[in-house]
Amino acid sequence: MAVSLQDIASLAGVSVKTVSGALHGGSARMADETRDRIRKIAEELGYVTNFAARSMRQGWMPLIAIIGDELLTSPFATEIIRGLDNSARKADLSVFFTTIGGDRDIIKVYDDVSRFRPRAIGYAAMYHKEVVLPPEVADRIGVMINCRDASGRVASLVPDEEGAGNIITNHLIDAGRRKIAFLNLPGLLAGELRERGFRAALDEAGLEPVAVLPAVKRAIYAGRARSLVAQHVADLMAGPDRPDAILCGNDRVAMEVYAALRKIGAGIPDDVAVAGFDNQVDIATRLDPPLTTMALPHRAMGRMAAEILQAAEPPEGGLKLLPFQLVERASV
Amino acid sequence: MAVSLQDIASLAGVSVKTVSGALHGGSARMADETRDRIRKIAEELGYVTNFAARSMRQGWMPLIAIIGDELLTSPFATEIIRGLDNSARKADLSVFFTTIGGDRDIIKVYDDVSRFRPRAIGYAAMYHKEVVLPPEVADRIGVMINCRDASGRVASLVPDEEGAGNIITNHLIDAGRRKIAFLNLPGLLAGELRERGFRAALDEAGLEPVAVLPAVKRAIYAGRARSLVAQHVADLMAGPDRPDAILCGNDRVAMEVYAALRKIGAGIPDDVAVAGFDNQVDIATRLDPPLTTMALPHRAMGRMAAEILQAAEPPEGGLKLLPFQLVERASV
DNA sequence: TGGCATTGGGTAAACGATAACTCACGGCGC
DNA sequence: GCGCCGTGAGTTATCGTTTACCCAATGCCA
Repeated sequence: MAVSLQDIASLAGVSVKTVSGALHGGSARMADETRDRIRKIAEELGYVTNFAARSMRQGWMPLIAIIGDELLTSPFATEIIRGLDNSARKADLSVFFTTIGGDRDIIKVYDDVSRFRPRAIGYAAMYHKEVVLPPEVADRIGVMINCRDASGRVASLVPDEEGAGNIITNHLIDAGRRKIAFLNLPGLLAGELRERGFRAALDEAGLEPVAVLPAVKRAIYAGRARSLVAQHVADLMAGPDRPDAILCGNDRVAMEVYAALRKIGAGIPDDVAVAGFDNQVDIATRLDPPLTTMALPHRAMGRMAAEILQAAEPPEGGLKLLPFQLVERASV
Repeated sequence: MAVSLQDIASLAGVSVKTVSGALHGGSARMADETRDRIRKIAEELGYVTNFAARSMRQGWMPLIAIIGDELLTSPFATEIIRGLDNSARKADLSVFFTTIGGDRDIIKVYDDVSRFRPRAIGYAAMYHKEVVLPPEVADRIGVMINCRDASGRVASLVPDEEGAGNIITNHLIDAGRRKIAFLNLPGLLAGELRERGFRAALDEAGLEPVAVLPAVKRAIYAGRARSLVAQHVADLMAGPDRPDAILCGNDRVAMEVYAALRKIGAGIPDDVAVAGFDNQVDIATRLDPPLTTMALPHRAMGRMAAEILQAAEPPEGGLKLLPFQLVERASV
């Protein structure tokens, strides 16, 4: 069916090994004339390397497999992929994605992808969380992306949420804001850590948070949070401790806050500065005024993950925190 | 390194072929006792099939490759993947994605994925467009997803934009609207076809479009369309032919229309009904009131693509139109 | 009891690429 | 003149799995 080295060898009147050397041998010693002639014939025949055959000797396919805990739905996931892909391609590796879901648990998916004999396997989460891997799988996972291994044995790349909370809070303080409220995302690891950074920054500046209010995650994502956030914001703005800045657990919350502020006629950023997390560009750039927010280091996570997976020996486990980037827009 | 059939055969005291039969042979004749014993040993040793080795005999890997024209950024792409994946898995096939981009053109990417010897290769576009494939590649592409092959030789699955324009327009007419404007997306194939369906439906009902206005695509996506759409809408609403319904080229445009209508104090749907295309849930469900729109048949396209790619012989070329689904919400 | 399915399983040859050997041929130093 | 080494290429074994073919044993029937 497909063209093989043997076909080329026959046509060129040389042995298979000579063809192999000419096409893939790099700088193996060989007469230039021979090499060129063979390459030309291969080109004409439309030869395509058979990775499966090669992998029989090498032991693995030139693949990095990523097991995702969900389908790659978010724009964030896209950035992780981009980082992975760019970096892996430099080492002539392809990236292969699979997803847990339905009746396929991590063990089943792990076995499934193993049949392709990837060079390394990583695990990626859709949002920052802690993950408990079954021990027999954990040993073979080279890196965890956007999640932290509960056992601490697997190298884990996660966004530095706390640092981000710190940076954005300091940014608000630098902008002259003193009465800062935080509208958090309870139940989410990211929110918890962001809040910790927020409190630390205020503390260091000798300030007190005006308020730290919970939102309801499920409601936010179902689009039914409008009244809830509106109520919170209205209470805050009418209360005795009227904030001059509202830090939001993420950009989605910020979007609702914008709506709530508009309803009560408060100006952004003149009356109240607003800032968020995630740099969800669809939201952040389209809000009026555009939102100042902290950009997640997703591409960097992907890039670093690929580097780790390409390494001969996986590094020691432990958490690697990747810094967010402050994206200044007009809302502060 | 990894456990092989040979390892199991040695332990079980049988030949390799017997092990192969016991593990993969299906209903091949064999003593139940032997089969069970072998399976148990395989389980204990943690045997994992080596697809590369198997593919040496079969000629292909149990893979369906999809070449995308861009990275799978949109929520729509997710649905295509989901459909593909669900369907392919039923045939024990995995789905492998690659993307054109940077210095990698379609020919290069095609060669790259070919090295894995996938069973079939499909081509997917991020948005509905016409695509010209180099002839040497076109012959080996089994199906085009969300795009139409310019030559007409490759089977192409695309959304039935014209039908969708027809359905939603009829829906507006059925709701009693008679003065319907269309805010189109010029330069996009989808917009052109949607408009055609819109005009046909009006024509059939003996109505005239109140207006068909262009928006500027680049501006829409860059978030700078606000003033443009606002101007259009304001002109329309103040003009002599005040519409009682505005059909928008897509949900993003509808979002801008909402903002424009709010600014001039027009009520939705009481003063003006608004409808869109795409069912971009992030937008459609979060607007106030939620938007009536036509849902793209992305999952169906994925499912059908997988079915075509699994078929022994690719079907004849030609366009297959997949129907949108009307999603009624409160904006009509 | 001889012939013949049927059952259960072994043998060995592929598949395509690679790599450890081997080999032939000149050139060169002693 | 002899042996040695470097160059360029061929031989062959090997990776893990499947499959076409073969063989031995058993049971069945005439």
